[in-house]
Amino acid sequence: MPSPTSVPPQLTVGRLAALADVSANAVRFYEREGLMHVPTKTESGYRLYDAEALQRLRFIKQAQHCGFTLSEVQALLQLRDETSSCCNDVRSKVIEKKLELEARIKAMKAMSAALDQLIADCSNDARPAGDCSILASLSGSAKRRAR
Amino acid sequence: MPSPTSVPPQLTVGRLAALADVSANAVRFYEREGLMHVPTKTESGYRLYDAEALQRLRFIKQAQHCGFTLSEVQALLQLRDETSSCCNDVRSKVIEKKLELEARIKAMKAMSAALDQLIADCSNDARPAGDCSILASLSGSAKRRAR
DNA sequence: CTTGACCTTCGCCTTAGAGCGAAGGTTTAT
DNA sequence: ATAAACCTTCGCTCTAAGGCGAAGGTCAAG
Repeated sequence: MPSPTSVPPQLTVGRLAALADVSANAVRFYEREGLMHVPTKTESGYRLYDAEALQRLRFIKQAQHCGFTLSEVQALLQLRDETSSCCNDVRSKVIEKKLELEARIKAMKAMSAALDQLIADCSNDARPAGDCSILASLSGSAKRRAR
Repeated sequence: MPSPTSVPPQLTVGRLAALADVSANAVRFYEREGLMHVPTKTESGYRLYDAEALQRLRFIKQAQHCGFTLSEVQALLQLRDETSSCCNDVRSKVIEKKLELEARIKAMKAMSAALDQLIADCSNDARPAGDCSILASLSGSAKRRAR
């Protein structure tokens, strides 16, 4: 057996997790959910990971940050694992997710605009809340005061 | 007792709900959660609502559409109920919510931009997924190809 | 007077998303 | 030798906003 001076790239779950800044629990969870492969294990059952696994784990985190849910990430990983899939498959998933994000942004902008309207309607004063135009506007058949 | 020709503004929960386009279940739920007042009831226990309640119910819906959660709506309603609160109290809650929305929009835009980058990096081709630059970029230490 | 539409309360289920924590038992490291 | 890290499984949590269904009472119309 060769014994290189560099540490063997054999990571236990805790170390792996630390390197990717997630919890060991999370790693096991990803395994249960089919996102991480079942790693080789020692005789005593300890998980042993290699650099590939670290890459994969980082992939998961990055994709999450891009707005993918875990099950979507799983789909992406599957594409990566299957030799039958091509870059276009990935690309279309990314585009789809982007469209989804855009839609949500749009909806939130609409809300934001509605709030703007409320704020604008309401002079910054100390009227009792019972006479607040914001509350009035929110009460359905908006008797829109001022314009 | 006066008996006007117009129907009494006494609504059962189902009717009230229908007028605001929510379910009767939801109305009872709002009551449990303290958003709707406990209404007067008939001897047999039926809830009876007046026009005020309808306003309140519509208020809840509107506020939800503006991005307020039910517990935030509750806070708004409390302001409305308390004589001690003034329009400014309401205004600041609305502004706070708007800031929160803005922050979320910003975060989502960042995600969206990240996705744009991925899409741009990936030429629309049929390379095997194993060689996809999107997947590569997502794998942490992004070896960014092309630029 | 019966039938069907409503109403009551109670309490568990759902959907989605992401893990966390505890119990009870090894292994490895110091 | 002892503590830290690890293993397993199982179930629990949390948010949000109700939905659903059971078991039973009530009301209005034909």
